[in-house]
Amino acid sequence: MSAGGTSRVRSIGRAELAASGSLVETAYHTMRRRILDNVWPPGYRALEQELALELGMSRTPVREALIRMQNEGLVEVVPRHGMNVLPVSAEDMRDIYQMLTALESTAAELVALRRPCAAELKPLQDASRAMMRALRADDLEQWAAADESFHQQLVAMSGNRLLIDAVQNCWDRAHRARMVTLRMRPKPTPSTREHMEVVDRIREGDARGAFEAHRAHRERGGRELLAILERFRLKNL
Amino acid sequence: MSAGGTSRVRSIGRAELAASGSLVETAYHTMRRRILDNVWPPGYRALEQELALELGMSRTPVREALIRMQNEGLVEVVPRHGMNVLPVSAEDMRDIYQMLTALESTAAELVALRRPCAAELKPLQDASRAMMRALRADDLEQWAAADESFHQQLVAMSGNRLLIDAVQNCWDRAHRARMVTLRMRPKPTPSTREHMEVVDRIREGDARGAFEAHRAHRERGGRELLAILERFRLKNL
DNA sequence: ACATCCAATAACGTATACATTAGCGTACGC
DNA sequence: GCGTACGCTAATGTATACGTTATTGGATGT
Repeated sequence: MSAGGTSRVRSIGRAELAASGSLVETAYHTMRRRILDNVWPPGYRALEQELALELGMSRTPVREALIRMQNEGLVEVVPRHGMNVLPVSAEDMRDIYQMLTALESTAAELVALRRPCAAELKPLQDASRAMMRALRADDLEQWAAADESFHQQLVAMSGNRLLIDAVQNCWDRAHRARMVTLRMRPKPTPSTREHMEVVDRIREGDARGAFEAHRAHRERGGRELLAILERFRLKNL
Repeated sequence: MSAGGTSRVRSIGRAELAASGSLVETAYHTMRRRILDNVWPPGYRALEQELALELGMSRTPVREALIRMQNEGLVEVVPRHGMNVLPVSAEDMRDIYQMLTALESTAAELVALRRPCAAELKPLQDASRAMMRALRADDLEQWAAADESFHQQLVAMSGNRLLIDAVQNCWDRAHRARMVTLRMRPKPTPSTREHMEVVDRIREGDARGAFEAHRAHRERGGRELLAILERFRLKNL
């Protein structure tokens, strides 16, 4: 019998199926999104069979997707207790921000060395402007999206696939914590200015400057976030 | 029937089996080692069934191990052509060294901030001394092992699990290229001195100095390696 | 009432079955 | 001789089967 099965429960939308022909991909994308969007919050547990049933497939593709998600640090798979959505502790966030600081500033440096033309820098400036607009409109979600867009663009321009993937993984792990703390921090005014500063250094081809500027930006952001986690006693997110 | 199967071919030693109770782990460790040791050189291809037969297990654990190795960039799995041991191009090496530079210098910085006592620094000094000894004895394999040991220790002391894993993956990818080029480069005399320098900065608690020293060390190493790849036209390793 | 031991159960790890489909060889037409 | 279409084979993706074993609940003894 095909993927339809005998009397399969189709409890997910068709949209996810379109993503790729493979059930493993479907399972991976669906589960990853549920975790990032906090639909399956930290500590959420489910057995392979339950997941298979919910996703409308057999255990096999679910297992293979879980292996990937475990490698990425999103879940833990404990033999007789199913998967477990991993909480992110303050220490984890420290580690994540150390990685992001190291990798993203290197990305900024690499982009500066490449001396991109004005057209190439446009997406970065657009993202910065979107941040300012969102800030004026007091739309923090919008601001976070634009911020994320800026960082993604910057890293993508580094041309280092390894680095791009590693940073993406860090963002994934940190996503929930960023969202939760969004309303707890002071207005993120400095961020926009710091982004601009990084773009300026890149435009000037000042690799070291871009590196240092972005490093400072990330270090400040990390300190700020950790301070909030401590102040609000947020041990796990 | 148990893992023994009906008339299974036991073509691997028993040693690999001891590693862990799980066949997936066995498959992973065995295949990873074969790739790192160039027993399965870049471009080596094999079908899931062939691998299963050779490892004395069914396709299932082999597939699960392959997923992990694909995530780690060691192999590629092409639907009808089995797995393919990925070659590492000069561009890949550039990317890898950029990552290593960013992450290891951060590790050096973190270790310095931690202000380790003399006893904690001993392993690093031992590794450095082992490098000097190997160099005097003209034993490059020994030197490479000691060098690797130094870097591993340093990174391990950072206390950042994420960073440790990412660096380990970079080393895995670069391993073959390092081994092949070992005899092509000038005597790696500066490396030892540079390592000592990093240890000195760490002992002084000079985080920035340790960071910069290690960064310079890695940048030089990367430049040197890339130059060799170019000089000898080593497109793929 | 509490700790301990045992049996039933259920979840997993692994093996196997099976339908699908890409790739390849062959036969045919030009 | 060369290009194209067709059918076969084989490798995969997924489903299912099955033995092993941790866990859990209860029974038993103190």
